[in-house]
Amino acid sequence: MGRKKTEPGLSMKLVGSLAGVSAMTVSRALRDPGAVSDAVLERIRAVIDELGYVPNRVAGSLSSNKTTQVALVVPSLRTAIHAEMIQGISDALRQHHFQLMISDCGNSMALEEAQIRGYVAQRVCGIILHNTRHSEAALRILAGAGIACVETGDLTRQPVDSVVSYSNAAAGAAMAAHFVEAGYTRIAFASLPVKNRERIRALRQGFVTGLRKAGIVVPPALRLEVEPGMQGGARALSTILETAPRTQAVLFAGDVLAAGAVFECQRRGIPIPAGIAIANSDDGELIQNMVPGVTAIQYPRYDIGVRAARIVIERALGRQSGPVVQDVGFSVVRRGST
Amino acid sequence: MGRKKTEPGLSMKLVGSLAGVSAMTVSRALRDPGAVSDAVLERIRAVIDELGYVPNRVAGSLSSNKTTQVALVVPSLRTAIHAEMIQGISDALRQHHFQLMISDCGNSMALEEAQIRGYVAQRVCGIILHNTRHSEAALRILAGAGIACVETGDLTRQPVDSVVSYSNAAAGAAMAAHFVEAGYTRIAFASLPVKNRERIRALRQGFVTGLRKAGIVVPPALRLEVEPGMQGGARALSTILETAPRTQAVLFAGDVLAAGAVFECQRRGIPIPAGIAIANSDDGELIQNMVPGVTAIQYPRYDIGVRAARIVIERALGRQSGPVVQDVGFSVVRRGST
DNA sequence: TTGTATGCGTTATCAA
DNA sequence: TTGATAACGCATACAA
Repeated sequence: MGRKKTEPGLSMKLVGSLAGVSAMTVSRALRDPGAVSDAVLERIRAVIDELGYVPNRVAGSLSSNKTTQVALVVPSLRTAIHAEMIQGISDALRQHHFQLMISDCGNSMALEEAQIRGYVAQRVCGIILHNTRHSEAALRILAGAGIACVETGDLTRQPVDSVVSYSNAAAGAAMAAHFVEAGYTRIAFASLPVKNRERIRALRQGFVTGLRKAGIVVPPALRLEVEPGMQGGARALSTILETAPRTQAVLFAGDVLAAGAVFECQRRGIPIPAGIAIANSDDGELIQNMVPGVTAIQYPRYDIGVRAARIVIERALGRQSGPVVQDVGFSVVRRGST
Repeated sequence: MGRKKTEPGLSMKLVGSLAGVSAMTVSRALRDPGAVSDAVLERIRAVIDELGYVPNRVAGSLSSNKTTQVALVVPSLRTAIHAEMIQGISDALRQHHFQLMISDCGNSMALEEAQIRGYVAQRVCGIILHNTRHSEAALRILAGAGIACVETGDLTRQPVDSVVSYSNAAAGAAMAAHFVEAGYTRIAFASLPVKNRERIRALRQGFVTGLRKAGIVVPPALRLEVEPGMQGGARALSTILETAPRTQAVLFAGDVLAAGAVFECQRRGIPIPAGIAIANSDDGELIQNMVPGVTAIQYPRYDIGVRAARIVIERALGRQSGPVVQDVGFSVVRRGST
């Protein structure tokens, strides 16, 4: 019966015994140094330093029923737009000594569910999800976990809990308004396949609807769906030039596609915007610096990360209880490409 | 004495009592379903499903003294080259149901040390570090933790434990050989400030030394250090054109700088490579697709991530004990820019 | 195949 | 300011 005694490893008990105090006092010394007398504190610190003792937070978490780990699930770890948000989350978490767990799930609800299950098992104190569609099981797990959950990908009307985002549909409409104002009438849209990509669908919907209100129709043949990567953007441009050579302007959903299209124009010697105007759904360093600079929608990605992290932290610290909805907005930045 | 009884929360004990078995049997059912009779297994699963029970891995980790969390510390979360490696790590970890914790530390050893301390407190089963210089305290903590540590940024000669990388110095030398072969003699190098950036220093050293062996000197004034971002690359190019207009070729350390330089050439109407040749230390989607394509050194970033993760996993699973050193190599990919 | 006893290292609570 | 005690929820070791 019982358990074989393995080598005990360092513990507060050991530190305490070497410092002439109880384990409890060591615990206090580490979490609230002010609650311990200076002499004792110094002895404890000396022992810890001598031993190279690092407290076991697994045990601490079990005992206190609290953790400082926050989980993030993004569609992809490779994407620059997520990198901005991740940096924001990471920076905000670090300030409060919280830690970040991260994974990607593409557009798969099943994969997202598996990740969520793993994080809840790990008893993270909060979860940030970029996608806004979730499996029934995932929703049940999240509801049962009783932790903060922040969605960041779209200003969804039925949040799991909290949301920090912007309206993709409104962004599409804003870009439509820009195209109208610029006087374009023969317009195309290019993106990855919209199936299982709610955000892109919303963006396209907002764009197409906005144009229609101005009397401009984007025919289905000019709502292109291409493969990922810069070659996808190049292909979209080629297709447009071949099937509808009089097209004046294209909105791309994603900097990789837009960049691919701009490079294709350079290869073909087509001037931008005189030959064709190009805009992108997402601003970023590349988009800004290309020649010409590409008109794009600017979202405060870093700020979204910071805000999402703060919501989780506040909740974990017990300072805030209810769901929060924050619309961070966006702006259309016009550059030389339109 | 004792602790007030809070609401107990779900546990294996509860699940077991509802299924008519002991907590231990529930534990077995979850970790090794084959060790439990079918009837019992089914009852347990039904109860778990009914309750929405998610096992508490914090408790499990404390009891077994094992975790499935792996930590990664990179200089920056924003960089595309790290994104590739991160994706590789993430994919490899997921296969074995390990989880990834991540943070960035810039080039600060102090910050890295703080991160390491936090991860060891969390009892991660392995740590992957991109930087190869560490504080004394960090080294002590790592030594005491008794877990795998894999460095990925350079093929350092004094690894903490394991290494999966390539030689930055050799890469620089290879690019020097390419420049020599291409017939360039008036050559420049541009990077971020090398202070506290060992990898860049090694690359430059390899490059400059390689050229010198061919009788080509890169004067100090043409070893530029610029600010981060594409504007840094643009500035480097401008400076070179103004101070040494006869320069034939430049090696940039980093795709952002190289891209900035290419864009600057486009703005100025300088043809590449006829006006000036440009190469980059890092291959990537942008570098490949620019017009013209940029000659670059290709490292198997994704593969580095996969290998590093596997080393950690093998060690955590007890299948492998000793340090591993893997030189993944690199290759120079020549494109239109040189 | 299943159960019992015990301990993992910490923290909450109360007593001194 | 410090200590004693009892949990936290699970897995190890052994017994049945």
